[in-house]
Amino acid sequence: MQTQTLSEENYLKVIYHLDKDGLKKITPTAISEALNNNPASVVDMIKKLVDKKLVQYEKSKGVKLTDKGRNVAILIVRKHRLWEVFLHEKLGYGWDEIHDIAEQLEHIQNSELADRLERFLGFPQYDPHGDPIPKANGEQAISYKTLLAEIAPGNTCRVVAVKDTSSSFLQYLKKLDIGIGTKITVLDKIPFDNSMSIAFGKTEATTVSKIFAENLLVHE
Amino acid sequence: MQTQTLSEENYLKVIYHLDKDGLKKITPTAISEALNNNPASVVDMIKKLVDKKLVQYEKSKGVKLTDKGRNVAILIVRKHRLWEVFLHEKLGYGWDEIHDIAEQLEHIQNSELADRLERFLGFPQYDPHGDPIPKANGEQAISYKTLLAEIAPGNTCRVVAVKDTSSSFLQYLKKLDIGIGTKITVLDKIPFDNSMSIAFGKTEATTVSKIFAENLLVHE
DNA sequence: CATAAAAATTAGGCAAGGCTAATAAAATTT
DNA sequence: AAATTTTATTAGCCTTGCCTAATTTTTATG
Repeated sequence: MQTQTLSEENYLKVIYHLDKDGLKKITPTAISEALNNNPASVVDMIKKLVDKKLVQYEKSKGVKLTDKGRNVAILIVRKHRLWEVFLHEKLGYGWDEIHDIAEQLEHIQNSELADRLERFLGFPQYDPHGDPIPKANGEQAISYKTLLAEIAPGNTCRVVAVKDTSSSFLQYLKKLDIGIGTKITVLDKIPFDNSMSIAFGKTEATTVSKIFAENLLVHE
Repeated sequence: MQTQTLSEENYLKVIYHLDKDGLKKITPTAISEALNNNPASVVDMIKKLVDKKLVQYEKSKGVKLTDKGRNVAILIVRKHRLWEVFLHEKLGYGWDEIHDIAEQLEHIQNSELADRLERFLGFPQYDPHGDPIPKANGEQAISYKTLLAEIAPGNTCRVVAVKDTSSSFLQYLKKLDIGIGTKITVLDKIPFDNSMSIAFGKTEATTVSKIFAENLLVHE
């Protein structure tokens, strides 16, 4: 079982993420946009991945991971999310700081590492962003992430991530004292402008805009 | 403050280790032997490191780390040893499995990582091989590692590492039931062949050869 | 000191992964 | 269907790090 280069791993991961729904065609351009590089580079790499039997490629159907390629990708995602849990829970990093570090840690190679880390962390199901952590056999829980906007009045949810990561939004959240883990109860939805009235922490009722509610990811 | 490539970091680390005593001249050949590559490659890299002001180079004096280069090297060693503690104590890896993984982890870039890891681990002074962990300010405890051969009769010490890592030696140790942490009391030294009589665990007295005693590193 | 041996350096190349510019092929529009 | 626009692909080049095969330069030795 040969290993992959760092670059190959990054391609596999991006292809895996682009394939989320399995519906849309994964084109060289889509990959180049995700990796922020040139389509020509992507075409080169696709050839290498095809040679290594990690992906299949037909211009008509786009790129598809082979089983082998998917397993590699899932293991990378598994390591990424486990390391995120470690960074957040054990080292105390904020949920906005962990991604870039996990992006490096996910490439550490050792056959037992993911399993040992998982055990050490107590077999977490979700990472600090609410994304499910694939198990050793590749299975993975369903993501329960939804938009705050989709929570029905009367229900309570827990903040797991933000969609918009602009500092203006993050600062607003800070001012409200809403962070990862904050429990929010939806009190009411105003049909007129789709704003909602919510309660959380010591705040008994505040109104937030539609845009706000569409950028906060929660876990029911 | 620019960062270094993986390869540059490895050169700095090797130069730092070769400089242990600060006495012998660090030549391109010595570096190439440590890195297992070609002297010509080393000459190329020395030029890059000189340009980046990480090392100084004069054919007469050999390579010397600048303060800047030394700081980078010490941070790598710090991260390496902290990760070794993590792998051993938290993930339960054996002391012979951690080096290769730490070799990868030491290159993870994040300004707070070493400090947070150090705090999480409870400010360990030594790694699982008995090597001192540099502090954030670059200071470092003295290594107490010595050869079993140098322990005087009547003294007790603790095994921290092996010098010879051949499987024949490791198997012999396993058979004797000596591992990292085993406490050994030196009972007697036989001047004739420099063998020694030692006690450890349930073994009340065994004789080991000079070669044996010169390959076991202990901490007094 | 002259010579042999060892070490350092230079020159020229190679593979990985990127990039730009040019061309070919698809997909859309009209 | 033809024309236009968008994508994909090819060709050629660059940088990083490494290599081999000369060619100096040092260092040791007779």
